[in-house]
Amino acid sequence: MGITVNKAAGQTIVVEGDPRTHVFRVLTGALRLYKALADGRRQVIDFLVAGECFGLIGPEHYSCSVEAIVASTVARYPRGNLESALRADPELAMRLLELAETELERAHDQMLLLGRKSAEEKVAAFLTGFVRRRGGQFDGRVRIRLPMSRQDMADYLGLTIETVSRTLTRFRQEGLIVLATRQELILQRPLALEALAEAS
Amino acid sequence: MGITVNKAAGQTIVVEGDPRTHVFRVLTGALRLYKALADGRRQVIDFLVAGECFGLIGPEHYSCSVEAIVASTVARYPRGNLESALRADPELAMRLLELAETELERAHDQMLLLGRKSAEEKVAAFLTGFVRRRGGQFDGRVRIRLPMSRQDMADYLGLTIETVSRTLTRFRQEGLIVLATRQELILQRPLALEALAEAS
DNA sequence: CGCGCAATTGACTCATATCAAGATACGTGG
DNA sequence: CCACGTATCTTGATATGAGTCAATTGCGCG
Repeated sequence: MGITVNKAAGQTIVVEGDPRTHVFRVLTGALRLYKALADGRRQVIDFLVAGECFGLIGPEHYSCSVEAIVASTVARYPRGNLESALRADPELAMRLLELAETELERAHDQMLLLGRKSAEEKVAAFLTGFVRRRGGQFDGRVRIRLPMSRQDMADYLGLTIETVSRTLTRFRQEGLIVLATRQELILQRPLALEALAEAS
Repeated sequence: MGITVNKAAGQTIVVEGDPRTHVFRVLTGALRLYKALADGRRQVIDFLVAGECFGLIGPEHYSCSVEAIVASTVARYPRGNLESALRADPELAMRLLELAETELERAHDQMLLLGRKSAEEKVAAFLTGFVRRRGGQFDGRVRIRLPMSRQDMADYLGLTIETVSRTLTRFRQEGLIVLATRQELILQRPLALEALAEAS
């Protein structure tokens, strides 16, 4: 069985390039997966919250670094267990393949966002996508708690922290959102926001 | 068995959102996979040349449109055949899973490129990546034939056609490349170009 | 050989980045 | 529980890389 690990905010779980020895599942908290360039530029590939996994698929070495963005608990399983379970149970391989499909499609959507969308569209897509992905309600107002910092959001969207902040301010001025605290906000008109995201 | 189809340059093979009925393999020529927004903005997700496939993995509907970029022949297989072969042969599922891993990693690399690299880094990465991926030599000069237009390159890199053109001109002025024709060019110092790409 | 489309080049604009202060929330210790 | 200090976020002023608009060039096809 797996070992449960506690990680404080900012702590590293895996480093890009490490041998892919384990599979992880988030029990509580939230993580960021990212790739970095030598000069410090970062691209956040994904955020993971409770219930989500990483390390399930991929090459011999982790292709992203993973860090906790708030205090988190993570379950860790040796990768070998998965490999043997895979061989024993073809149905499991199919399930994993479907998971890979979902991830690949999300990656492609994000490529469209990064390559072709404006700052406003990016931020709108992020806010609505964060809710949609976790199956949140979309009629009426939606209250969300963003576990990540503005810097994380910026690195996810290919923007600067200032542009994210300015865009949120504009959304607030337009009555699209309310900033309850730094991290908590209310989507006043989620469908209007979603339209702004230019969902393809 | 599969049916072989001929496609002229510019012809469509599948449209994003169509039911994923078939698996395709490129026999000759080259294809582009892309996603588009309602207003016409495009993000090219990948280019495929002879021997490469698409439709192998993914959800119930194609997540990209596919078009021939030059006259091409494509083999088409009903998707059902793959599904049943998959069920019969667990080893095949593993192979497919590895394929998905490779694609996912490429998508993540491209996210870093789209979100965080400069125009110069993007074009350099494209040129060297095109050769590396197809296992080309990298010592001395490398002659390559790019099947796609500048517009396709731009839509792959999240740039405009003008920026791609200007960047190639700069590389030429710096002696990094020679433009033999529109489509054929020689990387004079592939390793210098690769350094420019800030390969993480 | 000339026509037409793709690519290049040039002038200028603009969205977003950068640099630089402030403001505000949050944790800490008194 | 409140005040303080600090990191994070917001806001403002300015810079700049890439986009846009507009010719011009030149390759490749008929």
